[in-house]
Amino acid sequence: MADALVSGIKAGGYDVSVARTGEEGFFLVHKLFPQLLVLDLNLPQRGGLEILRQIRAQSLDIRILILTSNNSPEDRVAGLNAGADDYLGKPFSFPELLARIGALLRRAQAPATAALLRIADLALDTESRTASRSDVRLDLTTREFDLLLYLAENQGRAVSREMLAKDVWKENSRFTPLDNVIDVQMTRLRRKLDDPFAVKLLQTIRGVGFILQEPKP
Amino acid sequence: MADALVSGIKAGGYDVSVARTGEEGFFLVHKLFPQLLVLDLNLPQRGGLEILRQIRAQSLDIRILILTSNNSPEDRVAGLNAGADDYLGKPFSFPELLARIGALLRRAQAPATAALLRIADLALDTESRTASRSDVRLDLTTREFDLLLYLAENQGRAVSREMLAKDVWKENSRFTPLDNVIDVQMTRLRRKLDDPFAVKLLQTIRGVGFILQEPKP
DNA sequence: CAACAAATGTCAGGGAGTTGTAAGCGGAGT
DNA sequence: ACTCCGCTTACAACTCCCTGACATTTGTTG
Repeated sequence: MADALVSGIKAGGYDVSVARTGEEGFFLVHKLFPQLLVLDLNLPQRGGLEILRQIRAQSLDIRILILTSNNSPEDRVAGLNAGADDYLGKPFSFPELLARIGALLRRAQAPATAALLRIADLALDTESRTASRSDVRLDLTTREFDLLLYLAENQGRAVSREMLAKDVWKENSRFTPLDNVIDVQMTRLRRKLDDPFAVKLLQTIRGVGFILQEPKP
Repeated sequence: MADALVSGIKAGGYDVSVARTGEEGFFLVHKLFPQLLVLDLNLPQRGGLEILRQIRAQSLDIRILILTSNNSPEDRVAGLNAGADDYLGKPFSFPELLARIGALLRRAQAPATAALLRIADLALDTESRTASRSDVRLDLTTREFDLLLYLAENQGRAVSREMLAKDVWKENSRFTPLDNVIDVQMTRLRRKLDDPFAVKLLQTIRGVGFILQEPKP
């Protein structure tokens, strides 16, 4: 039974270790700090529920899915209330097990609340200062990111060179005018932002400035 | 049916709002930002699965529990893979629904004092002040651990040198600037944290600072 | 208390990547 | 057709970051 489980879960693309007794499981948990634990309640030596409670008492950040033949509604409620994240009774379908494992792990690495700006398939994360289009990461420099961020904050509105000079470059007086610098940076930004993609988000408004928006035909 | 659900969940000590169509539900979600959404798939106007996908596409941090009469294993897998956190088929027992809701919400609010922080294969134990990657223990000095801990607490966020100076070094005025000290410590930390491993967790953001995160392709 | 080891801080050089400058080109509008 | 305005490329200067070596501090042991 355990072997079938292991090979099945491995086939799902995960790293798996097995413990055949409660004692061993408890030891392994502390050694490996797994992200998720699939727990059978009928374990020798130490009851599954006891293991569950101990892990929770130590406030270890481990997802726990109970997979067992104790499948009465009362058992389920007891398991979940003891701290399990999910409860699946035997007999079960393997795809469902994998889907539930996936759902639990999906949550595991959601870094709090990311501050996201979106325009069409463009996503800007101001926390990690990363930008991506269609889940393809754009490798932007500091200036390019600041520039894009400013345009995104003003999406749908035309942005003049004066605004950019003041709010992005933050220099109010210079020997040489900033206009060319801005143009050059726009070119560089376009090369990374729009050139590799079909829909162009960054448009020029002649005599006025630039605008970032989803083009509407 | 909906009324029975609402009063039952309210009895569990939660605040509840109902939407009777997909359209209305979508509107309410954006207005109220609930912690959890109990979703029926057979909704008029807009399919439940479509709502689910849209919420996920916007990466809103909302737990979703599907509660429906479409209860074949295939339906379950489809729902979970579309982004649901749990799936409960009708008929169901009310205590189980409450237990599952409880399990989902339990996770929502407990990031504060986690004794264990994890990023990819990196594990930080704040109790014993030990760090390990892939089960290999890292031998860190006090400052290196404090530094790594701070970065881990801010994982996915860019951390500036000013923040580090204030929160890790805790010196607000010095004869020499801390920047170089920080750089040197970063080098030393990298040597132990990233150099021996293939995936690099600690990245520099030029002109901004540093960030600890699992690298995305 | 001296001697040592480990950890942390200081300094300076080098290199990669980013940004600013200038000049030529091309296309839109008049 | 002429004139601007914006786009592009190439180059130069600079900023920022990394790193090795040395100095200082801290803590440990005989």
